[in-house]
Amino acid sequence: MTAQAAFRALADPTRRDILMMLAQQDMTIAEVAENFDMTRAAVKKHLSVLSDGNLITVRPEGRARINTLNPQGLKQVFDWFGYFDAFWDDRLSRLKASIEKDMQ
Amino acid sequence: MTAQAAFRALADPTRRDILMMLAQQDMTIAEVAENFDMTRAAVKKHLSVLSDGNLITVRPEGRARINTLNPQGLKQVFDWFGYFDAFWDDRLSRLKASIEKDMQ
DNA sequence: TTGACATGATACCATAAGGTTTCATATATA
DNA sequence: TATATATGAAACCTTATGGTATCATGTCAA
Repeated sequence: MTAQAAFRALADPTRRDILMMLAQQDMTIAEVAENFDMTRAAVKKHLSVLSDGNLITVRPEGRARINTLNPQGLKQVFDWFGYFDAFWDDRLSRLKASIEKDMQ
Repeated sequence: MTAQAAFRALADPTRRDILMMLAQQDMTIAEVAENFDMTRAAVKKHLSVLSDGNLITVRPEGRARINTLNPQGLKQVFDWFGYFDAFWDDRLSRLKASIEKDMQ
């Protein structure tokens, strides 16, 4: 899997806000939508994009859908930064490598 | 400064490829363009978006423009991940915090 | 069963984004 | 100076994107 879908999902400020909300607690689509000045359908689209990027997971619960933050998607993006280790010093690179390893 | 312009710039795969090239060596616009199957004008647009996101800097050298990777822009994105520290364990969070501090 | 509730999905619209072509400008260099 | 080189920029085209409105589907509750 490429990280393209994740990068694409992160490009929109509304979607980044949604991720921060989900970092606090899981939410249904309606609950997420309450926090924005746009229709539930629009929010649902954003959630689909986030799901495509593996940034959230969705589990059905009755007639509702519970959206949960998925760190794996964030890790894809975090990993990408490894290409730029040369721009940080060796010690930081080692620390970063250690984080990436443990995050798996 | 918001990180929006940086996130937006990273959303395109061509621009991420450009960043990886610039991580190896500085390049003029023409040199970057040689690596892609698109016009120099299109590449120039991408470089402008990267510059808007503080991901690269440009310095004139005669009639050429030398494009250089700018770690500061990457740091903006890296910093954003701090919001999700709770999803990693405490030790990793501390390591990550130390990286962010030293990268400034 | 019936109605309300939560979401899925499609059609549609306006604007943003990625690309090309074309021409202008600035700088080396013969 | 004349010409080639390197880039800047504007006009234009096509598709992607973010949003709305509308209707269909599935589920809870009386």
